[in-house]
Amino acid sequence: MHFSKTSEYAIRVLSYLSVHNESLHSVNTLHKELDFPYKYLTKLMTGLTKKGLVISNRGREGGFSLARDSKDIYLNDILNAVEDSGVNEDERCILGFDKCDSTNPCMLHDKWIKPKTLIDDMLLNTTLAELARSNKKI
Amino acid sequence: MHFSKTSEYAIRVLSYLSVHNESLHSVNTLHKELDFPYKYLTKLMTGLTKKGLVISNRGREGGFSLARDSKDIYLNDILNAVEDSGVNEDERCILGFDKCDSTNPCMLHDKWIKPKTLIDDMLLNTTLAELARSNKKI
DNA sequence: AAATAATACTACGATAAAGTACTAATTATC
DNA sequence: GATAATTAGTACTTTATCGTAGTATTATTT
Repeated sequence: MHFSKTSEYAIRVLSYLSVHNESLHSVNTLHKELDFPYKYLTKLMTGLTKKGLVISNRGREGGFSLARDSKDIYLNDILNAVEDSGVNEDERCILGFDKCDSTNPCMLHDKWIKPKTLIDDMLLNTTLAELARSNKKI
Repeated sequence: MHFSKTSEYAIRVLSYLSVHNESLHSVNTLHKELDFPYKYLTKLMTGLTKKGLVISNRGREGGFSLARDSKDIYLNDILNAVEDSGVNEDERCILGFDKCDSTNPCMLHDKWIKPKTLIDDMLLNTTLAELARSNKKI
């Protein structure tokens, strides 16, 4: 049970931005600091820009910064931005049981699918600010 | 946040075996009942056999059955068998923070990495028996 | 012994995720 | 205005996951 590589990159790069929010950071800087593949990071950052999580400043001396306060960015926002693996909107059964719904839930239904429980609770309630604060050494 | 297709197949086929444990079940039967790709299911079943979760009986009238009581098969066993995404033994940080360990945990460390909490708790403590019991309509 | 029904093995194909290469567009600095 | 440093866009390559095909092996039934 783990995040995809892309999700991990996104979470960590945004964490970095949140604890270094005094200035802009270019892909080059982020690449050197975080050691993610340069080109892949470029793609990721433009993606995060389109999704509205970061703001890009083009041209020389340009770079990226968080689009809003890290207290207002939730883990779930990040996962939704980079892939469709955030909190499940359609409540499809995580085990794939066709017959699993709220009236006839499988065992994991309540724990995994419905918001405000376990993972979803964490995804929905954990902010980037908390995440970043918890590991200063990035 | 979801299981891989293969994990889902494994969980569901083992659930099926646990609630129909009076006899052997061939890949053909399992394929018809569960509608998973026949050849892929074959490969999966021989894999589960090698990992010791099921017992295979070759030859005509052969098939598969659970290797042990479903009360002794945990979700984590299944995930470990089909991919390396069960509870993380080496405690690698789920966010990828190099510096995250028990003395300097990232925010998710306790919730995700250390056993007996949230997901890991569920994976380690949810048995196939409970899983299967919760959805009889498979 | 032959036929049949099953698992086991090996190799290949299709698709998605991860990563690379190249070029265009933008903007601050000189 | 030229240059340099940056983001943006497009296409390609690589790797892993998912799925298929064909054949060999095993064991039961007749």
